[in-house]
Amino acid sequence: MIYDNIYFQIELTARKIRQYGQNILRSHGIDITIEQWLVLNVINDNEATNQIYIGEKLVKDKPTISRMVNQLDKKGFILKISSSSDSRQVALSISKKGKTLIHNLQPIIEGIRLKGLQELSEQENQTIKSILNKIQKNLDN
Amino acid sequence: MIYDNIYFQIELTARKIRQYGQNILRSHGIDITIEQWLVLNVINDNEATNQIYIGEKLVKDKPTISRMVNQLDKKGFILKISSSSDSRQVALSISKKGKTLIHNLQPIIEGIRLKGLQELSEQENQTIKSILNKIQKNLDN
DNA sequence: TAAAAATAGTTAGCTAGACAACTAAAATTA
DNA sequence: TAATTTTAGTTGTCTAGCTAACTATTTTTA
Repeated sequence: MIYDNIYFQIELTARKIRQYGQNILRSHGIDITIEQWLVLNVINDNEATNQIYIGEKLVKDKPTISRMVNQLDKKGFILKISSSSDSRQVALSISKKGKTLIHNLQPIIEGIRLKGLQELSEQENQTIKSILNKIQKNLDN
Repeated sequence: MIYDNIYFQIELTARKIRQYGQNILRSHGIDITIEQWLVLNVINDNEATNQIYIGEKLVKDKPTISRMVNQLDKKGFILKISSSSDSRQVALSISKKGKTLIHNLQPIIEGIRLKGLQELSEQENQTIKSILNKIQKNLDN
């Protein structure tokens, strides 16, 4: 049966995480998607980074990053500045509005994380990471 | 860091599974998506089922199922017959072409499954299922 | 240095997931 | 039985993921 399949359960869990997180953000009236938050987070950790770097970190392709970056820009959370050394590149940084958002999001994101991972022992925590990693490596080659 | 986060790893693993599977199907010249295959599979296991049932099994909403069913119909893999007892419902079944596809897909799908799960012990198999289940339950209420 | 190849990012077109709003039929209930 | 509510499915709109094809720079190499 499909629903007993590990693949199915992984995909379903991923979807439920996104749904739960998105609902929490919406309930706080925060105008950002979970995926956009991930992008914002990478920029916050690496000021003046570019889209290629974000794609590498999040393992997403160029068009996906391009569109999410544009959304964040349109919403005023980031600044796009054309790189002076390489005009193909755009240096991304967090705007003041973005800084405020990130600050306000901190406890909310942590709450989302804790909600799903409650009652997970450190042992289980390590185990699932290592198993997921094994599956990813199996599929890589 | 994001990429050390369990949520991120679950989502990433789900994406890699889909990508790997889709590539294999494409390399066999099979015109179906992984998601469409899941729908086909549910119909195959439950002849004359309806879209609501499929949605329950796959935990997807009505519009998503509706569109995937239409794709499968357009491709000729299933038959949609309006239910005589309840004209709101559409009874779905596998066409001859669909039966052939399912037959041909069997070993390919199994190969995809084994590829990712190779080197996973029965113990790990059980463990990851139970942890994923725990996370899902945590998010449910 | 001129031509070719690589790189950063965008645009277009498709499927899927999510939500809201809708149609039409069936079941409830007043 | 007439009015209300529920149910099955569809349509529209948005975001995201993926592929392919594109522009415009920058780097390589012949």
